Amino acid sequence: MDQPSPKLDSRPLYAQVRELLLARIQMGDWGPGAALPNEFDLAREMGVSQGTVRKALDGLTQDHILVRRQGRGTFVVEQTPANELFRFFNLYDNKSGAQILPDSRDARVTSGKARALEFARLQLEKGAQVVRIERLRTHDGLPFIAETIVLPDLLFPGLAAMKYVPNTLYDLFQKSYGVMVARTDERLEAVGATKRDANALNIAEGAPLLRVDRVTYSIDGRPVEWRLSLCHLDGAHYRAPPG
Amino acid sequence: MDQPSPKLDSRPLYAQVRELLLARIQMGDWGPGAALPNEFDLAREMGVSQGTVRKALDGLTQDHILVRRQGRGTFVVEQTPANELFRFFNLYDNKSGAQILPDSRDARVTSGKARALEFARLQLEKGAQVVRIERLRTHDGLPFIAETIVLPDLLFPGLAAMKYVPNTLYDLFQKSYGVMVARTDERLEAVGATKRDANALNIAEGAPLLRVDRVTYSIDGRPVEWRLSLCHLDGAHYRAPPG
DNA sequence: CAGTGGTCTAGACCACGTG
DNA sequence: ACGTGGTCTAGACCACTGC
Repeated sequence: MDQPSPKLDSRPLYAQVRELLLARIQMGDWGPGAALPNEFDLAREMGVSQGTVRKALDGLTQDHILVRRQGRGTFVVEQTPANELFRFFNLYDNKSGAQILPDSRDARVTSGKARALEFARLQLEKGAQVVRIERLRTHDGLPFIAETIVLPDLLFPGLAAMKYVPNTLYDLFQKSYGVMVARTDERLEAVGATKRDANALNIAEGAPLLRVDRVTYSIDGRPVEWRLSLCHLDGAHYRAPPG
Repeated sequence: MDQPSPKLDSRPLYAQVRELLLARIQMGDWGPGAALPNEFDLAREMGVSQGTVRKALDGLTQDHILVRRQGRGTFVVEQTPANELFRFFNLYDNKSGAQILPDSRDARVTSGKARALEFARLQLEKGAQVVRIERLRTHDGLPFIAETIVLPDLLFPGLAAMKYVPNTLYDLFQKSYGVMVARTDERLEAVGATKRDANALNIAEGAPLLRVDRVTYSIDGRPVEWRLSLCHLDGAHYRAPPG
């Protein structure tokens, strides 16, 4: 009679609280930038102590899902171009050390059935529909990155018909599609420019390029984007985030 | 009369406890792998509550300075080739996804006055003495990385005279020199192989290489190593740690 | 079994931001 | 002045480890 749930959940209470909160965020109970109830109200509502709620909130904060501000409250992280740059863009100027945010130019949006590498990276059914964005990114007016972005059509309906692609995408994902980005998995290699790359970036064929192969995952763990960037790092470098 | 210290420290108690513990670790009170006293003893000894000690210990655990094992105790992290690989070696096989630990071959150890880039990276006085290690690293018997390591002579006396350089260095730093590695700062670029690189790695001149420029810092924040790796990633990739 | 870290609670007080 | 998160305490009980 005392068992609150048919399935005995042996995980720590704070982990269960965390999951409950995460589910409510995904369901849109609290939108981007919204304030959550304070710790005591959440604790009372869930029948646990305030310290347990705090531990759950701290965990979600560490995973960049919430932000806490002393004296103000706890808020759902709002994706903006600024913090998107800060978290997901690891290119820096060699001299100044400043982070680089390239411009976007000549974006081409197409769609079609997922090819082998695409459905592997995005964990899709074979032949699922995807949207592809190809664009050139510039820095100080010079060609900098040739970028290909692949998205599952199911998650982003109507995106294929967009006329203009914004420079930063994750704020669009969150606000227009309710997809909240949590983490990325980046794999780097050095490659020589193919004839096609050389043309796009206005460099010599065979010139060394940094190839960044990135899969982005949402807070529920599903892959939501595959991005291939060929970077002509002239006076810039990629800085690995601290482990 | 009630003020325990002449200088009023306004930081949180747990931060002060953390600093005290860190100082004792650096002084060698507890060596690599040694167990700390339990939480209650530490709390009594420092005149704070057990929860406060716990918060300090948790912080040091997150920074990989301590490890906690339920039922056993809290221990100073012991650097071993295995966990050194796990934390600081970000090269993976494309097919298997397994982490790669290359061999070390033909190490040449020299010493001399620090050059411009060296004392900049290691924050040394102009003209300070450094030890340089140059070696070729192989994977599956094939040339893989041409590596140059530069160390401040002051921190590692006698290292310049070593006949054999072990494959992994950080365990040596900790056990023989009391230098505990805390974090790295890695900058990546794609470059074309120079004639010299091509020779060392047995590849064509101009072939694309991943250049990893890494500075390693000890737990007291001082730079202790500068490492330049030119990687011929044949069927492998660099995987960025999660931000 | 004894000893350790891990979880959970309840309550007090502090520091910060806003009105 | 008020409400928020941040710190700190004291104590109970659980889960794991090793003897």
